[in-house]
Amino acid sequence: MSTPPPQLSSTELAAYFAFTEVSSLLRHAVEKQLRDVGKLSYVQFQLLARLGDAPGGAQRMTDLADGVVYSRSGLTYQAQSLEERGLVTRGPSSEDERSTIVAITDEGRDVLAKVFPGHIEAVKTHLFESLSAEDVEMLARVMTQVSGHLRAEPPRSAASRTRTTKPN
Amino acid sequence: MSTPPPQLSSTELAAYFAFTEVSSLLRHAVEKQLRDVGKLSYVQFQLLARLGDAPGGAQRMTDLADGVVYSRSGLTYQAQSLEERGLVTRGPSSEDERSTIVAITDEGRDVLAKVFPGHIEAVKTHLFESLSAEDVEMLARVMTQVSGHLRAEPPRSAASRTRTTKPN
DNA sequence: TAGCACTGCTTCGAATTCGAAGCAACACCT
DNA sequence: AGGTGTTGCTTCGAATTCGAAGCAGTGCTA
Repeated sequence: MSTPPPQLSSTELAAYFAFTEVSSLLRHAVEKQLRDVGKLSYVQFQLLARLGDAPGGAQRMTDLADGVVYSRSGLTYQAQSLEERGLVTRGPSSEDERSTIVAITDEGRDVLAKVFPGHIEAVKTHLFESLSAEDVEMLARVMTQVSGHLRAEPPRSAASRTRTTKPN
Repeated sequence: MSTPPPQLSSTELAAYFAFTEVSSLLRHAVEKQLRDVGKLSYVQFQLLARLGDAPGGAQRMTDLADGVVYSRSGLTYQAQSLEERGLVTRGPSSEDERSTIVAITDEGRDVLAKVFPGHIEAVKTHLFESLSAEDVEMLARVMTQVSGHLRAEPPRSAASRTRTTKPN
């Protein structure tokens, strides 16, 4: 009686498998394009894109990490890498001395602009090409729904820290 | 006039973003479950699951790699790891001396069985919980469609090998 | 205002990942 | 049979990724 045997319907199974497969294939395709055109990893591109959209072109590390679903340590690594390439700057926040504010540079925007068309193209080709307008709409609706559901409950990417001090 | 500026409609954009976000979040959730319960990485689980489904519980390395959308070298690594744990065996094919046949062991099936319920549970919770039956059906249809489209044209994961011999 | 828990980020070490290059077996063509 | 290209896998080195642990700044409470 430990775990009531959960089940997926055959439709759910099909949806799940196809979903993971598409996401893998799409990701690989996009990664290749980004690497070839702008020497960017997928994560780096996501970071730049988010910063490009953000007001003032700047965001806190944590918000970035949450935004792209990424570990903080991994973000530190990539942000350093981007900083070395001059695509972003990092500095302390004036409001909170702990926070690091990452901001996209003009050079960063240039790279983003260089990579963007091919990125869009890749997404169009690999994800949308075979879909009707209704399909796309449906997909948007469903994915947004799930995404909202996921963002709602689970503890953030940082999760509950493993009780730093005394477990008492 | 180099690249005709491609565009994504706002719906497409929304679909794309939500799609990648869901896929990331789902993946993280599933990975955590697999790690906690069976000390398996996502890839390892996929491999075991595929082998479990395959006739005779065995498959060629390449077919496995293609099946899970994974690099061959990465597969070698994980297959070794699984072999060391006794969850799979590896041996040469009788038909083609080059091929390595990976087969799941009883122990491998045990681990699979131990992990499976939680896995299903995680997928249900994170992907399907907030969706209606129609949504799921739609998702299955659309994803299958895209997956078919993707599998159709692009060169396999091995891609065209970078012209091994003389480039002349 | 001192104490204490929490938050934000980085450092560290280990594990994973990939592509390029290399090795061996196969297939085809003459 | 010999030559040439292809396929299947592994090894190698470099890059990326994560979680745990550590450091510093904040905020709350007495």
